[in-house]
Amino acid sequence: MYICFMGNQKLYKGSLQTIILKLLASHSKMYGYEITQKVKELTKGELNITEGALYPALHKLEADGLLDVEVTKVGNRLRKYYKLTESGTKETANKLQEMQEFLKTMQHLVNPKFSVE
Amino acid sequence: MYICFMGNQKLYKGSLQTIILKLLASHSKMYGYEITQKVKELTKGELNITEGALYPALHKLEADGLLDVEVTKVGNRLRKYYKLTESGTKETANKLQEMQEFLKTMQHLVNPKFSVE
DNA sequence: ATTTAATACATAAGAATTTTATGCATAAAA
DNA sequence: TTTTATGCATAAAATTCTTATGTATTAAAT
Repeated sequence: MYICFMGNQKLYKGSLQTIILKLLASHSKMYGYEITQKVKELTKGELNITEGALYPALHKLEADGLLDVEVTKVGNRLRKYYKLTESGTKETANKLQEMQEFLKTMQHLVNPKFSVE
Repeated sequence: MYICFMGNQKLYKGSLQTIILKLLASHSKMYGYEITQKVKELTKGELNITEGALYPALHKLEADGLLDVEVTKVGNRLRKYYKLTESGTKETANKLQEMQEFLKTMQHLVNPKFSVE
């Protein structure tokens, strides 16, 4: 491990919450480590969610009442399964809509096909 | 003025530099206020670049050698025209590519058509 | 058998970028 | 003549992330 150059993270600040919420909308329950692996898998390694970003984000979403947590033990190891609350499900819809508007807007701004006149 | 609720800004942190660089790639030279207006116009009011974000960003891009500045006077008012340096042009290409990869990745993650399995 | 890698959580310092709130000043419009 | 638009700027605070640690269990590799 020792040294680890990630190159570019390519994760724009503010998008992590949305990613977590979306995953939990599709999977009903997931634990932290599982989320990092799933994102890595789905993006073919393009997006690497670091633990230093993930765990505080999960704690915040829980504190904001968007996630419920359920601690389990697998063998001798802890797992904290998170799932959307009712309010979390609503907020997920909002965040997804916001994200899609942003994506459309940015697509329009940066797409080389349209030289911004 | 006094109070101003913007609702949602929808600007993900890290994207402002790319927006500025892209605009300057299409317009050869622009001044700060012009950039805020152009972004508002192009995005139909969806994106509002605040001055508190814009000016520090311009200063940083200049300090990093990506922008050149040329101060002019129009009537009795200052204008600071910015344009890409050679190194700025290269960096613009990188940032645009990064942004497009991000957009593609996020599109894939949040698109409701694909339930993330 | 033992070291390394993977799994699983956590936090804290620092960096980067933005919001929000000001401030100053000129020109145009109501 | 007051308000709005134009045009720059900075500073405090908030947010969110990176980087660096820390602890501990389990599986895989040497």
